[in-house]
Amino acid sequence: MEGGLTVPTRKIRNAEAALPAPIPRRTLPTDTIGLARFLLGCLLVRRQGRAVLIGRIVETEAYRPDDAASHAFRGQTPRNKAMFLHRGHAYVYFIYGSSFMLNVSSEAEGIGAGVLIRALEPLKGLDVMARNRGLEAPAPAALTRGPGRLAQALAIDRRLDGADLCRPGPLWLARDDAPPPVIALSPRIGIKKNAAPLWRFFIQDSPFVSRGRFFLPG
DNA sequence: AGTGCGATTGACT
DNA sequence: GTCAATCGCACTA
Repeated sequence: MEGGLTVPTRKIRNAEAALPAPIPRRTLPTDTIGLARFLLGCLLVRRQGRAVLIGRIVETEAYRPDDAASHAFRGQTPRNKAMFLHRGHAYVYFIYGSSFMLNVSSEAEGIGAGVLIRALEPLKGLDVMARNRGLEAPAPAALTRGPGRLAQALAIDRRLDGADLCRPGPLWLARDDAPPPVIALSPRIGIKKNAAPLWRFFIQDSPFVSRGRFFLPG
């Protein structure tokens, strides 16, 4: 890994060294709303075999403790147990008989809460993403717009449920060196219980968000 | 053991 | 804009 300069005859061709570093867990906000906002603009790095797929998070939703819309609302079950892990772990579930959803667990160990990743700006490995989605020559936004689509593009399924997103592995979070995004708010999408709070967060001007850019700055 | 229902998507009017 | 597909899971009994 280090010391490459002391071996001038060997080129650094280890792709691993060029990958964005995981975000240390201690630097993640400890509250769910804070994490949902913090994750906007961060990178999601997926290793699929030899391929590396990277997307920039442009849309999130917060599912707080004691939130009637949260899967954790009625306590821990086999399905939602990853929501109760320490912040920065993957909670992946299957819904509507067709789609996987990726969440980042939030809060302290034993507290059930998480942040749903709803859309990415695809940055790297778009060809593999297209293949994963079964599309020929898609517009980039078609790859990762919507929680089910982005999970399919990144080949995310229940095998990644519980994965630590703060360590190198099949999937992790990284920071992006870009100016802080302008964040907008709206109600969360597709829920009936506790639908009023503005707990969906998205990058104001991103064309990669899953739904219209209505609603308040914040 | 049976039932109801989704943190969606893709097809269609 | 509307709507059906589809199935794992939580809940009731």
